[in-house]
Amino acid sequence: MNPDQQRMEKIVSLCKRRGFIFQASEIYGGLNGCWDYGPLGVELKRNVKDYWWRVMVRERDDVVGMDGSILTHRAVLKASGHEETFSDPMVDCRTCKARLRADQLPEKNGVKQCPNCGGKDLTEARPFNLMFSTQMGASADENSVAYLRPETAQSIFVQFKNVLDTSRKKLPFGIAQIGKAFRNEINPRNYIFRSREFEQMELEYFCRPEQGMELLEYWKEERLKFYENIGLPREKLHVLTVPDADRAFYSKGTYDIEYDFPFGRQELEGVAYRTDYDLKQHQEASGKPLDYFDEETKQRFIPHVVEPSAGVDRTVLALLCNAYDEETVTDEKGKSETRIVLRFHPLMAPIKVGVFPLLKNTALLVTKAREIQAALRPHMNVFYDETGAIGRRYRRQDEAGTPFGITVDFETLGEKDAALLDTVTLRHRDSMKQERVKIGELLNLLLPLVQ
RNA sequence: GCGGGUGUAGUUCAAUGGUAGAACGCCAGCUUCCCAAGCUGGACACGAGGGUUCGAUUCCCUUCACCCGCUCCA
Repeated sequence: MNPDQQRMEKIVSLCKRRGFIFQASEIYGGLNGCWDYGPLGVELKRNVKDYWWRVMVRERDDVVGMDGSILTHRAVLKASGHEETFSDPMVDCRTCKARLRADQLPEKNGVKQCPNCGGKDLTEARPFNLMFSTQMGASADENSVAYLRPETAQSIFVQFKNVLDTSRKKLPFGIAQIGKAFRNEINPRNYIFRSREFEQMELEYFCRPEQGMELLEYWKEERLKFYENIGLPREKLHVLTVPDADRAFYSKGTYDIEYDFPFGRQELEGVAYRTDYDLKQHQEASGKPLDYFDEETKQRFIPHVVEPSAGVDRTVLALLCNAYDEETVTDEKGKSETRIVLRFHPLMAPIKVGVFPLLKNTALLVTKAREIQAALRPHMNVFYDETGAIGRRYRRQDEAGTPFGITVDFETLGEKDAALLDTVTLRHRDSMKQERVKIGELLNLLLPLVQ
């Protein structure tokens, strides 16, 4: 096993042990390509989404949000082209029942055969759709088919007119959405990197046709800044200019933002200039006008769109991979051991601060610690822990990635030195350094660091 | 989907065709306890189903999941 694989296994193991990520339906043997987020994982994931929403929607005048239905009208995905193209032609081998990709069958003497059993009795090629379909209502017929959306983008295009009319926005402006999407991947891989149910953060930024290429560059840069701001180092981020041949036919330009995962350089986000393809398709299919009237130029046209489309789970995984660190620490007695620490950016850390009474059997220490917990709690995620030795509690928080620890000790009570009354130890995760801080200053000190 | 590999406690490992062990972690208690200290006590595991067998965690089959390579990734 190579070091990167080992590292990945350690991360997976830590995520289970500390409650970041579990296998879905685990007690029934697991469900292929599906994962559940535990108590720490959901906080981490929420921090990613909250920060995205903050910088992409709330701190901008030109973007509004929406939250679309996951169940999607079949006509939407017909018009978008997904029903036709989001599928691979498959054949079944009648001999061994294997399902095979029609375009990858080995041929012998010009006759296609099953790579599994060598059989030549194959079914006709038919599309095997990568979209999850379901039946709406009681009758299960052709007309009751609905899909779980394979991307969040389409509900934005479908609601473009409603949002435009109600938000009073003028071009250029964007509609943002965070939500689940589903793809029946033939081959889920790499932990939560490629799963069948996943979450996307997508912005559809509408503009005049002549602004498209410029905005593509703009959003690529904005999105790079986002990843740097949440703690991913620039040198591990890469921009891939997707070559013409690999680009969707309607796209005039696509950048992939990639991260160096232990299992290789992989896409976090695609920033694509989708032209007016989507709105045009939906206008034609629905018969409803989805164009825009520019008051100034008196022009009517279908807006073009630039789409930064990010994977939430992939970003969470990148944060975990980037944060994971092992270091050797040696105590005064010369005893060495490995400290495992998740070095999350404080903004992303699931728990911002741990609060500990030095001893739990001393009521004054406990009371004081509880007071500090209560004071900080409205402003940040605080974790109170009183069990075990103090060093043990610090190490637990190291594995959770908690950037700060506050310890209430006997100095806090003013027993040894009156000057230290109502001061606490503030312990820093990365350096393990400690400083003495007044309780009354904690909030002002910590809050700017964690938000 | 194909090929290969792996499934034993929360984690990392061990052993065994006949009562499944350990370490760390976890829980409770004691200890003026600042970097997983110590002592005492405690809970928790053979992925699932079937077969062979007097008896299966162990052997066989099926299945599920995960890992690696290939493939795929609108």
